[in-house]
Amino acid sequence: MDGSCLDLMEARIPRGEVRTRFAPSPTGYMHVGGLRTALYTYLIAKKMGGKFILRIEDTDSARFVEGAVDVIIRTLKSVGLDYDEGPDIGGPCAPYTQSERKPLYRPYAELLCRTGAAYYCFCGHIAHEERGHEMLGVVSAVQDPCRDLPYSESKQRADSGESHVIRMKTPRSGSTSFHDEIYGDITVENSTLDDMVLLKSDNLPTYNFANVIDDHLMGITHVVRGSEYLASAPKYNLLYKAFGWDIPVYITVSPIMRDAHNKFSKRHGDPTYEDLLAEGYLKEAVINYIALLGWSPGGEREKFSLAELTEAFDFRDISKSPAIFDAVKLTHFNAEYIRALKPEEFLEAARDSIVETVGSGMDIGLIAALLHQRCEKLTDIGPQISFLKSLPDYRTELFENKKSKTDKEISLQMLRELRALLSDVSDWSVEGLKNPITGLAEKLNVKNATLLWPLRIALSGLAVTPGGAFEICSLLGKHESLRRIDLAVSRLSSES
RNA sequence: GGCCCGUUGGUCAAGAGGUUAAGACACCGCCCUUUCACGGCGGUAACAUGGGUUCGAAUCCCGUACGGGUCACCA
Repeated sequence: MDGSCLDLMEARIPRGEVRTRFAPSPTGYMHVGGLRTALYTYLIAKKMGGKFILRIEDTDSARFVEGAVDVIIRTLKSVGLDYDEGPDIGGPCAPYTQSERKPLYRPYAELLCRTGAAYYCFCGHIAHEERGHEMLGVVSAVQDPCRDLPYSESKQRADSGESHVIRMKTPRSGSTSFHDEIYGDITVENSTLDDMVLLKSDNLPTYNFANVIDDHLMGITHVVRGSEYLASAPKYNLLYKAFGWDIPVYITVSPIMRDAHNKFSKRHGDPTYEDLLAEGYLKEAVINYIALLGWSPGGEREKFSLAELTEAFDFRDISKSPAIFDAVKLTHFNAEYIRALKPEEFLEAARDSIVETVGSGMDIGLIAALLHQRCEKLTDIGPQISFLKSLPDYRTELFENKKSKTDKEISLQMLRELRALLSDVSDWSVEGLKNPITGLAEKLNVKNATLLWPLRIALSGLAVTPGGAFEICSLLGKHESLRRIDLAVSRLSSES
């Protein structure tokens, strides 16, 4: 092996620098679990003043998805997980996309063949189908016949172009241990480990191999990944040992679940990160929520910005057991984040939805103000205000309300009074409506509610609305308000 | 099936031998209020199980049950 490129890269990485990497394979969308892994990986680096790196693992040529890398890049940037090195910004270890690093891997695999830690295998896929029986519990002593081929012979066959893969020559006896920061020390018998493929017949490395090589070449000090790799970790240690490289700190995170039995996944119909945004969730709320899915700072505090997470994060507080994704709790976080928005920020976030449902003729600022404390998700906006655009059908029973002391008869009376009063009012602002109407209540010697409940129903057809009768009246404008009151009056009087 | 890992209320979780076993979400009740929401106050609800060790165990050990992961030329 020519170690010059390796030495060069290592020389450019400051000694003692903490370096972590998010290494997704480009699937075309961002998994919620993947985003959480990226978040933890980022936090670990930043907490220790280190570098966070993005590396694209696209060694599966059959699974290429157009534009998938852009999705990853865009998502990380939009949520503030800014990486220090990556495919689009470069860095001392460029390139950061494995398919572009293709020529790098073979020499390392061949080195292992030469030293006897790996071997060329010419068996094709057949051996693996037989291997498959092992998992069914059938005793199988399938031993790769290529394992014991003399190096010179197999090297010659490989060089002459015979199709082959390179496999790890896993020891048949003894055991291998590794240490994980979350799961502790884990020891497995080498006899349970298989001879994993390092280099595929298409000359591309497997995930297992590329990962170890790149993590080493990129100077990764802390390897964060999902627990699906826990079982493979001993094999990685064998590789590090074969190369004589330092083993990184392993930080294994448990999966996010959809329920007690299944992982949270797009396949099962669970939302991706993009889906969550489309469902009206704020990215800050999503980040905050998923940070707490499997990690806890220990105190009672739950609300954290990204900067505050960086401060509070300690990977030793990551939990071992899987956590079930709870959209209800996410919604609660989202509601908190929406409420915490400044009025002008909420207006900005809500404007499109408001205009889309009621048009641009109304006081958008007032509508936003009414909605602000009443929205858990941005998608709540439309349904809450569509009554402004068109009066829904309603049953006249809605006029009966014991708290406001109204029934149909009283409501009819009140609405007639209001109709007479309002036709003379010209200031149609909230304040301009308030005085005459409360004045009327005083004059009639009834509670404000006795007047306002029927008015709300007449104007909205709903018992529950954002804002009260004054606001709705003001928003609808004089003409439409009077029209709706007239409609209510005629419906009520035809019933009595 | 082998190997590895996990198990505190419905959910997220604190807890690292001695606690009235936190807190949050959800749910229920009350208050505020022209509705709802917000806000405030209060409530229901948990250490999977059986053995040890110990004066004492949610915390340590072993078994059992249940659950997850893995056993690809996928990552």
